[in-house]
Amino acid sequence: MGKNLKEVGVLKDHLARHQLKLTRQREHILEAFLRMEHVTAEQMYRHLEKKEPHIGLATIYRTLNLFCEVGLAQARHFGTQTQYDNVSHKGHHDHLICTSCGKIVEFENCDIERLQEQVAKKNGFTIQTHKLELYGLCSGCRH
Amino acid sequence: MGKNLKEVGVLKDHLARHQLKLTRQREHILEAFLRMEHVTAEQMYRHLEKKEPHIGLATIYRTLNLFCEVGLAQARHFGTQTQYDNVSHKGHHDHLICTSCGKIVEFENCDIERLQEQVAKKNGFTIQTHKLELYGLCSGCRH
DNA sequence: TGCTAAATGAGAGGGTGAATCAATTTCATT
DNA sequence: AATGAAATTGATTCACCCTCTCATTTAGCA
Repeated sequence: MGKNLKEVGVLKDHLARHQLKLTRQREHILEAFLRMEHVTAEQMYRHLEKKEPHIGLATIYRTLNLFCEVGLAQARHFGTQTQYDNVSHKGHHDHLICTSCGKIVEFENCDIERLQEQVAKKNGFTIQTHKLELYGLCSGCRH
Repeated sequence: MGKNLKEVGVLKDHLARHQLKLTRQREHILEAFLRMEHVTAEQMYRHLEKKEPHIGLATIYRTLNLFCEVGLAQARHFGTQTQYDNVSHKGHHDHLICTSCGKIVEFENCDIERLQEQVAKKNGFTIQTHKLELYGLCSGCRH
Protein backbone atom coordinates (compact mmCIF):
# COMPACT_ATOMS: atom_id res chain seq x y z
CA MET A 1 0.00 0.00 0.00
CA GLY A 2 3.04 2.18 0.64
CA LYS A 3 2.00 5.50 -0.82
CA ASN A 4 -1.20 5.89 1.12
CA LEU A 5 0.16 5.56 4.61
CA LYS A 6 -1.51 8.80 5.60
CA GLU A 7 -4.99 7.71 4.58
CA VAL A 8 -4.54 4.30 6.16
CA GLY A 9 -3.47 6.02 9.34
CA VAL A 10 -6.50 8.28 9.32
CA LEU A 11 -8.76 5.27 9.20
CA LYS A 12 -6.91 3.25 11.83
CA ASP A 13 -6.94 6.25 14.12
CA HIS A 14 -10.63 6.69 13.77
CA LEU A 15 -11.30 3.01 14.36
CA ALA A 16 -9.19 2.99 17.51
CA ARG A 17 -10.82 6.09 18.87
CA HIS A 18 -14.31 4.75 18.36
CA GLN A 19 -13.79 1.15 19.45
CA LEU A 20 -14.28 -0.05 15.91
CA LYS A 21 -12.43 -2.94 14.35
CA LEU A 22 -10.11 -3.25 11.40
CA THR A 23 -11.52 -6.12 9.41
CA ARG A 24 -10.12 -7.73 6.29
CA GLN A 25 -13.17 -6.44 4.42
CA ARG A 26 -12.39 -2.88 5.42
CA GLU A 27 -8.76 -3.29 4.44
CA HIS A 28 -9.68 -4.59 1.00
CA ILE A 29 -12.20 -1.85 0.38
CA LEU A 30 -9.82 0.87 1.51
CA GLU A 31 -6.97 -0.45 -0.61
CA ALA A 32 -9.17 -0.49 -3.69
CA PHE A 33 -10.75 2.86 -2.91
CA LEU A 34 -7.43 4.68 -2.58
CA ARG A 35 -6.55 3.70 -6.13
CA MET A 36 -9.74 5.25 -7.52
CA GLU A 37 -10.97 8.77 -8.10
CA HIS A 38 -14.59 7.89 -7.54
CA VAL A 39 -16.73 4.80 -7.40
CA THR A 40 -20.27 3.63 -6.76
CA ALA A 41 -21.07 0.91 -4.23
CA GLU A 42 -22.18 -1.34 -7.05
CA GLN A 43 -18.90 -0.87 -8.93
CA MET A 44 -16.88 -1.55 -5.81
CA TYR A 45 -18.92 -4.67 -5.16
CA ARG A 46 -18.15 -6.08 -8.59
CA HIS A 47 -14.54 -4.96 -8.33
CA LEU A 48 -14.02 -7.03 -5.18
CA GLU A 49 -16.15 -10.03 -6.09
CA LYS A 50 -13.25 -12.44 -6.30
CA LYS A 51 -11.63 -11.41 -3.04
CA GLU A 52 -11.50 -13.63 0.02
CA PRO A 53 -13.57 -13.38 2.05
CA HIS A 54 -16.52 -12.48 -0.14
CA ILE A 55 -17.77 -8.98 0.66
CA GLY A 56 -21.50 -8.33 0.70
CA LEU A 57 -23.06 -5.25 -0.82
CA ALA A 58 -24.29 -4.06 2.58
CA THR A 59 -20.73 -4.05 3.85
CA ILE A 60 -19.60 -2.04 0.85
CA TYR A 61 -22.22 0.59 1.60
CA ARG A 62 -21.42 0.61 5.30
CA THR A 63 -17.72 0.94 4.67
CA LEU A 64 -17.96 3.68 2.05
CA ASN A 65 -20.20 5.61 4.42
CA LEU A 66 -17.61 5.07 7.12
CA PHE A 67 -14.99 6.57 4.81
CA CYS A 68 -17.24 9.60 4.48
CA GLU A 69 -17.44 10.05 8.22
CA VAL A 70 -13.69 9.76 8.46
CA GLY A 71 -13.25 12.30 5.67
CA LEU A 72 -11.54 10.03 3.15
CA ALA A 73 -14.55 9.92 0.87
CA GLN A 74 -17.31 12.23 -0.11
CA ALA A 75 -20.72 11.06 -1.23
CA ARG A 76 -22.28 12.76 -4.20
CA HIS A 77 -25.65 12.00 -5.73
CA PHE A 78 -25.16 11.55 -9.41
CA GLY A 79 -28.25 10.73 -11.39
CA THR A 80 -29.88 7.90 -9.53
CA GLN A 81 -26.77 6.56 -7.80
CA THR A 82 -24.34 7.77 -5.17
CA GLN A 83 -20.78 8.42 -6.18
CA TYR A 84 -18.13 8.11 -3.52
CA ASP A 85 -15.31 10.51 -4.39
CA ASN A 86 -11.78 9.95 -3.20
CA VAL A 87 -11.05 13.20 -1.41
CA SER A 88 -7.28 12.72 -1.57
CA HIS A 89 -7.35 13.02 -5.36
CA LYS A 90 -6.83 16.65 -6.30
CA GLY A 91 -6.95 18.40 -9.68
CA HIS A 92 -10.52 19.50 -9.27
CA HIS A 93 -11.97 21.33 -12.26
CA ASP A 94 -15.21 23.28 -12.62
CA HIS A 95 -17.61 23.50 -15.55
CA LEU A 96 -19.34 25.98 -17.82
CA ILE A 97 -22.37 24.30 -19.35
CA CYS A 98 -24.42 25.61 -22.27
CA THR A 99 -28.10 25.06 -21.57
CA SER A 100 -28.90 25.19 -25.26
CA CYS A 101 -26.38 22.95 -27.03
CA GLY A 102 -24.93 21.11 -24.03
CA LYS A 103 -21.37 22.22 -24.69
CA ILE A 104 -19.13 21.91 -21.62
CA VAL A 105 -16.03 23.98 -20.93
CA GLU A 106 -13.75 23.13 -18.02
CA PHE A 107 -12.02 25.84 -16.06
CA GLU A 108 -10.13 26.47 -12.89
CA ASN A 109 -10.00 29.74 -10.98
CA CYS A 110 -7.78 30.22 -7.98
CA ASP A 111 -9.46 33.46 -6.90
CA ILE A 112 -12.81 31.73 -6.64
CA GLU A 113 -11.26 28.90 -4.67
CA ARG A 114 -9.68 31.36 -2.29
CA LEU A 115 -13.03 33.04 -1.68
CA GLN A 116 -14.59 29.64 -1.09
CA GLU A 117 -12.05 29.00 1.63
CA GLN A 118 -12.97 32.31 3.24
CA VAL A 119 -16.67 31.51 3.23
CA ALA A 120 -16.00 28.07 4.71
CA LYS A 121 -13.76 29.48 7.42
CA LYS A 122 -16.33 32.06 8.38
CA ASN A 123 -18.83 29.24 8.89
CA GLY A 124 -16.46 26.94 10.74
CA PHE A 125 -16.10 24.49 7.86
CA THR A 126 -13.01 22.75 6.54
CA ILE A 127 -13.44 22.22 2.81
CA GLN A 128 -12.66 18.81 1.38
CA THR A 129 -13.87 19.47 -2.13
CA HIS A 130 -16.40 21.48 -4.08
CA LYS A 131 -18.62 21.49 -7.10
CA LEU A 132 -19.13 24.58 -9.23
CA GLU A 133 -21.22 24.55 -12.37
CA LEU A 134 -22.14 27.66 -14.36
CA TYR A 135 -25.14 27.30 -16.64
CA GLY A 136 -25.79 29.66 -19.51
CA LEU A 137 -25.61 30.24 -23.24
CA CYS A 138 -22.39 29.85 -25.19
CA SER A 139 -21.42 32.37 -27.85
CA GLY A 140 -22.90 30.24 -30.61
CA CYS A 141 -26.29 29.88 -28.94
CA ARG A 142 -26.75 33.36 -27.53
CA HIS A 143 -28.56 35.16 -30.38
CA MET B 1 -49.83 36.14 -10.84
CA GLY B 2 -48.90 39.55 -12.25
CA LYS B 3 -45.22 39.73 -11.50
CA ASN B 4 -44.27 36.49 -13.18
CA LEU B 5 -45.57 37.22 -16.64
CA LYS B 6 -42.21 36.41 -18.11
CA GLU B 7 -42.03 32.94 -16.60
CA VAL B 8 -45.61 32.18 -17.50
CA GLY B 9 -44.82 33.27 -21.02
CA VAL B 10 -41.80 31.03 -21.20
CA LEU B 11 -43.90 28.04 -20.27
CA LYS B 12 -46.79 28.87 -22.64
CA ASP B 13 -44.32 29.39 -25.44
CA HIS B 14 -42.73 26.02 -24.87
CA LEU B 15 -46.10 24.29 -24.68
CA ALA B 16 -47.25 25.89 -27.92
CA ARG B 17 -44.04 25.02 -29.72
CA HIS B 18 -44.18 21.38 -28.66
CA GLN B 19 -47.90 20.72 -29.06
CA LEU B 20 -48.31 20.40 -25.34
CA LYS B 21 -51.33 21.61 -23.42
CA LEU B 22 -51.85 24.11 -20.67
CA THR B 23 -53.84 22.26 -18.03
CA ARG B 24 -55.24 23.57 -14.78
CA GLN B 25 -52.84 21.29 -12.93
CA ARG B 26 -49.87 22.84 -14.68
CA GLU B 27 -51.16 26.32 -13.94
CA HIS B 28 -51.55 25.55 -10.26
CA ILE B 29 -48.13 23.98 -9.98
CA LEU B 30 -46.48 26.84 -11.84
CA GLU B 31 -48.21 29.48 -9.75
CA ALA B 32 -47.08 27.80 -6.54
CA PHE B 33 -43.60 27.11 -7.84
CA LEU B 34 -42.94 30.73 -8.80
CA ARG B 35 -43.55 31.77 -5.21
CA MET B 36 -40.92 29.36 -3.90
CA GLU B 37 -37.17 29.26 -3.92
CA HIS B 38 -36.96 25.49 -3.99
CA VAL B 39 -39.25 22.57 -3.33
CA THR B 40 -39.41 18.79 -3.42
CA ALA B 41 -42.14 16.92 -5.26
CA GLU B 42 -43.49 15.65 -1.96
CA GLN B 43 -43.66 19.17 -0.50
CA MET B 44 -45.41 20.48 -3.59
CA TYR B 45 -47.87 17.60 -3.41
CA ARG B 46 -48.84 18.44 0.15
CA HIS B 47 -48.90 22.14 -0.65
CA LEU B 48 -51.52 21.63 -3.36
CA GLU B 49 -53.59 18.94 -1.64
CA LYS B 50 -56.65 21.11 -1.22
CA LYS B 51 -56.68 22.46 -4.76
CA GLU B 52 -59.34 21.57 -7.30
CA PRO B 53 -58.84 19.39 -9.17
CA HIS B 54 -56.77 17.12 -6.96
CA ILE B 55 -53.26 16.76 -8.35
CA GLY B 56 -51.57 13.37 -8.19
CA LEU B 57 -47.97 12.91 -7.18
CA ALA B 58 -47.07 11.57 -10.61
CA THR B 59 -48.27 14.79 -12.19
CA ILE B 60 -46.19 16.82 -9.75
CA TYR B 61 -43.09 14.92 -10.79
CA ARG B 62 -43.89 15.19 -14.46
CA THR B 63 -44.57 18.90 -14.24
CA LEU B 64 -41.50 19.78 -12.21
CA ASN B 65 -39.39 17.87 -14.72
CA LEU B 66 -41.14 19.80 -17.47
CA PHE B 67 -40.12 23.02 -15.74
CA CYS B 68 -36.54 21.78 -15.81
CA GLU B 69 -36.67 21.21 -19.56
CA VAL B 70 -38.12 24.65 -20.06
CA GLY B 71 -35.43 26.18 -17.88
CA LEU B 72 -37.65 27.52 -15.11
CA ALA B 73 -36.43 24.95 -12.61
CA GLN B 74 -33.22 23.16 -11.94
CA ALA B 75 -33.13 19.74 -10.28
CA ARG B 76 -30.60 19.10 -7.60
CA HIS B 77 -30.07 15.84 -5.73
CA PHE B 78 -29.93 16.74 -2.12
CA GLY B 79 -29.64 13.99 0.43
CA THR B 80 -32.14 11.35 -0.56
CA GLN B 81 -34.58 13.62 -2.39
CA THR B 82 -34.56 15.86 -5.43
CA GLN B 83 -34.85 19.58 -4.89
CA TYR B 84 -36.35 21.66 -7.68
CA ASP B 85 -34.83 25.14 -7.54
CA ASN B 86 -36.64 28.16 -8.90
CA VAL B 87 -34.16 29.59 -11.37
CA SER B 88 -35.88 32.98 -11.54
CA HIS B 89 -35.19 33.69 -7.91
CA LYS B 90 -32.23 35.93 -7.56
CA GLY B 91 -30.08 36.01 -4.51
CA HIS B 92 -29.28 32.51 -5.55
CA HIS B 93 -27.86 30.89 -2.50
CA ASP B 94 -25.11 28.34 -2.41
CA HIS B 95 -24.45 25.57 0.06
CA LEU B 96 -21.87 24.42 2.55
CA ILE B 97 -22.45 20.74 3.20
CA CYS B 98 -20.91 18.70 6.00
CA THR B 99 -19.88 15.32 4.64
CA SER B 100 -20.02 13.81 8.09
CA CYS B 101 -23.30 14.89 9.67
CA GLY B 102 -25.10 16.25 6.61
CA LYS B 103 -25.56 19.72 8.04
CA ILE B 104 -26.26 22.35 5.38
CA VAL B 105 -25.46 26.05 5.60
CA GLU B 106 -26.68 28.47 2.95
CA PHE B 107 -24.55 31.41 1.93
CA GLU B 108 -24.26 34.10 -0.67
CA ASN B 109 -21.10 35.76 -1.87
CA CYS B 110 -21.13 38.58 -4.37
CA ASP B 111 -17.40 38.46 -4.98
CA ILE B 112 -17.61 34.85 -6.07
CA GLU B 113 -20.51 35.67 -8.37
CA ARG B 114 -18.55 38.52 -9.90
CA LEU B 115 -15.63 36.21 -10.62
CA GLN B 116 -17.99 33.70 -12.14
CA GLU B 117 -19.20 36.38 -14.52
CA GLN B 118 -15.61 37.09 -15.50
CA VAL B 119 -14.88 33.45 -16.20
CA ALA B 120 -18.05 33.16 -18.25
CA LYS B 121 -17.27 36.29 -20.25
CA LYS B 122 -13.77 35.10 -20.98
CA ASN B 123 -15.27 31.94 -22.46
CA GLY B 124 -18.05 33.70 -24.36
CA PHE B 125 -20.83 32.48 -22.08
CA THR B 126 -23.82 34.35 -20.70
CA ILE B 127 -24.67 32.91 -17.29
CA GLN B 128 -28.27 32.01 -16.55
CA THR B 129 -27.73 30.29 -13.24
CA HIS B 130 -25.12 28.39 -11.31
CA LYS B 131 -24.62 25.69 -8.74
CA LEU B 132 -21.94 25.92 -6.09
CA GLU B 133 -21.60 23.37 -3.34
CA LEU B 134 -18.72 23.26 -0.86
CA TYR B 135 -18.21 19.92 0.85
CA GLY B 136 -16.29 19.52 4.06
CA LEU B 137 -16.41 19.04 7.79
CA CYS B 138 -18.34 21.39 10.04
CA SER B 139 -16.87 22.60 13.30
CA GLY B 140 -18.66 19.89 15.27
CA CYS B 141 -17.34 17.06 13.11
CA ARG B 142 -13.78 18.24 12.53
CA HIS B 143 -12.00 16.97 15.62
C1' DT C 1 -7.55 -19.59 24.91
C1' DG C 2 -11.89 -17.39 26.01
C1' DC C 3 -14.92 -13.46 26.24
C1' DT C 4 -17.47 -9.52 24.63
C1' DA C 5 -18.70 -6.28 21.51
C1' DA C 6 -18.41 -5.09 16.79
C1' DA C 7 -18.88 -6.56 12.01
C1' DT C 8 -20.61 -9.31 8.42
C1' DG C 9 -23.81 -11.30 4.81
C1' DA C 10 -28.24 -12.51 3.03
C1' DG C 11 -32.41 -11.02 2.57
C1' DA C 12 -36.32 -8.11 3.85
C1' DG C 13 -37.89 -3.40 4.05
C1' DG C 14 -38.57 1.50 2.88
C1' DG C 15 -38.61 5.40 0.08
C1' DT C 16 -38.09 7.97 -4.23
C1' DG C 17 -39.19 8.58 -8.71
C1' DA C 18 -40.64 6.56 -13.27
C1' DA C 19 -43.76 3.59 -16.16
C1' DT C 20 -48.49 1.88 -17.21
C1' DC C 21 -53.06 2.48 -18.86
C1' DA C 22 -57.91 3.51 -18.75
C1' DA C 23 -60.44 7.69 -18.21
C1' DT C 24 -60.45 12.61 -18.82
C1' DT C 25 -59.34 17.11 -20.78
C1' DT C 26 -57.45 20.38 -24.05
C1' DC C 27 -57.78 22.71 -28.29
C1' DA C 28 -57.75 23.14 -33.31
C1' DT C 29 -61.22 22.42 -36.52
C1' DT C 30 -65.72 22.31 -37.94
C1' DA D 1 -71.13 25.15 -29.75
C1' DA D 2 -69.88 20.45 -31.08
C1' DT D 3 -66.36 17.17 -32.63
C1' DG D 4 -62.44 14.28 -32.29
C1' DA D 5 -57.51 13.34 -32.16
C1' DA D 6 -53.87 13.71 -29.16
C1' DA D 7 -52.07 14.98 -24.83
C1' DT D 8 -52.69 14.65 -19.81
C1' DT D 9 -54.05 12.85 -15.58
C1' DG D 10 -54.19 9.86 -11.37
C1' DA D 11 -54.10 5.42 -9.16
C1' DT D 12 -51.36 1.98 -9.15
C1' DT D 13 -47.60 -0.81 -10.13
C1' DC D 14 -42.88 -1.18 -10.89
C1' DA D 15 -37.81 -0.60 -10.56
C1' DC D 16 -34.07 0.79 -8.29
C1' DC D 17 -31.00 2.22 -4.59
C1' DC D 18 -29.80 2.04 -0.18
C1' DT D 19 -30.62 0.79 4.76
C1' DC D 20 -32.14 -2.27 8.33
C1' DT D 21 -32.54 -6.78 10.63
C1' DC D 22 -30.68 -10.60 12.81
C1' DA D 23 -28.27 -14.88 13.28
C1' DT D 24 -23.52 -15.97 12.74
C1' DT D 25 -18.69 -14.80 12.58
C1' DT D 26 -14.64 -12.19 13.82
C1' DA D 27 -11.44 -8.76 16.02
C1' DG D 28 -9.17 -7.33 19.94
C1' DC D 29 -8.07 -7.80 24.56
C1' DA D 30 -7.34 -10.05 29.15
